[in-house]
Amino acid sequence: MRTGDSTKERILDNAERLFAERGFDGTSLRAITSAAGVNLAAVNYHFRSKNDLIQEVFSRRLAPINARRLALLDACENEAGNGVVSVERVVRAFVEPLLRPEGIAPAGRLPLQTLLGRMYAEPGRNVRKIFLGEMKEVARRFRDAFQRALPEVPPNEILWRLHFTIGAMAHTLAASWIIEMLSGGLCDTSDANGKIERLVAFAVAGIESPLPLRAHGRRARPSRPPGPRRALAKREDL
Amino acid sequence: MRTGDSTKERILDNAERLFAERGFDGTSLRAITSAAGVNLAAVNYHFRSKNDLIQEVFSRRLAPINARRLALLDACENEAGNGVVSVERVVRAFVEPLLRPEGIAPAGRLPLQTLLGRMYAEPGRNVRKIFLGEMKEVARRFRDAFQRALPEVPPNEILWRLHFTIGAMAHTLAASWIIEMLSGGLCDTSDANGKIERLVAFAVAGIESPLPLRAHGRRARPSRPPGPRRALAKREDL
DNA sequence: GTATGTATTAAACAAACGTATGAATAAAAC
DNA sequence: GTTTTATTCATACGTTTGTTTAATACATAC
Repeated sequence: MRTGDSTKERILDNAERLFAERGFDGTSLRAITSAAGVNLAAVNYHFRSKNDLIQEVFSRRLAPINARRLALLDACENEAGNGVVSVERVVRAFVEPLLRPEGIAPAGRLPLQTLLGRMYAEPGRNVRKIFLGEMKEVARRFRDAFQRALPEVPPNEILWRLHFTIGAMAHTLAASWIIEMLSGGLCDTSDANGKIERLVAFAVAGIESPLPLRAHGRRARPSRPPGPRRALAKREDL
Repeated sequence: MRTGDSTKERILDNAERLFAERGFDGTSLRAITSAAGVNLAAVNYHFRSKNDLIQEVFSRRLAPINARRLALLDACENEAGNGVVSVERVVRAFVEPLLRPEGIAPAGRLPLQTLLGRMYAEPGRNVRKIFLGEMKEVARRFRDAFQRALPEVPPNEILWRLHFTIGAMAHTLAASWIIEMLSGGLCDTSDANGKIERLVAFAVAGIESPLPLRAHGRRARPSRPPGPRRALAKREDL
């Protein structure tokens, strides 16, 4: 427990860490306050309830991260002028503030990342309300940016690919223990730059992939010769 | 609550549903038993404890799903003989048993999918132990299959891309509420076939994407002209 | 000094939690 | 039939939960 900060900050820091380790329902207020070295009632004094504490833990980090996302996107678009911003640059603006939150959260092994990655799969109206409030504008801006970069792709397909990208990112944030276990030390999860480069390459390829010929029909022929796809197919629905 | 099945099955069905809706720590045994219409003590009688119930809820579904995954992969490899199985077919064998678990879980809106998708981001030794036990062989088999399809890609990169694919899949399973909210009804999340086709296309493109020229160096030039990638680059590390 | 508003503390609250017990009931074996 | 085994039941146990209360300490203002 750190002792230099205020009571409020000590509660937030330890709540963030413990929520990431044990989940929300798995972390009691007593565990948080004793780890922070403050009195139990301090939580209900500085925050109204446990729900409000959860909300504050999220928005404290999410707000500056989303601000940086939008700032990076703005910079890309201003630099491009009337030209298009590449998919790769849009993906980077979306991914980097989360994968490398310098200046926002303390460095090192970041409980914030585990927590944010887990947020997507967390049940309960509480977390979902927070998410929608903080993410609505970000999602809209990046959807538009991808749409401008890929004008031939229909809007719903853009959203699906953004969805998959968020999934790959969230998984990288929250579940890096899986690849550590399965790879047996072959994959270095502490290398933030390597993670970002790999994730960006994967997501860009997926977002730029050609449209299936019949998105809503029966499944495509299961055996297609491998190799790089050639071009975007024309859509026939919507 | 269904009344036709045995007590054990009624507990498992309702536990699966409630765990998906509220999480493990957020679901009490009393909520499960009252929803199932059985006595509270039935849980500790048929299963040893809540932890064992969680384990049983998972393995009941995960075992046949993984069996089907391996069966599909076996079928692909037998059919191919000495030839290579395409990345797309391997991805399908990995993804389809989860996205369309016909014959394994009851049809309709599947709590199983939400639960399995959330499993990846769930903390606690309990879930992780279950996961590793059930998934170790599956991960090994599919890693080898991808490696055979893409011999130029180094093993750790294969694992990273499998990791991202799992992330996109898990997100599609557990967090479809996000794309429903953000798209405002534009994306049909009830169309299982459409989900599978889009996910497969995205993952195949990501897995087959060219290697970055310097995987461990500083970040690549942020502005690269858009358009489809050309070929796999030669790796220079490992 | 006294007053005033803020922050911390120990203690208690009712409610809900997972688990255990022993009696009652149903089913099966003999 | 009786005995034995498997299952269900109401009930209770000891903890732990989030929240509240009333008292105390500590500032700064007057």
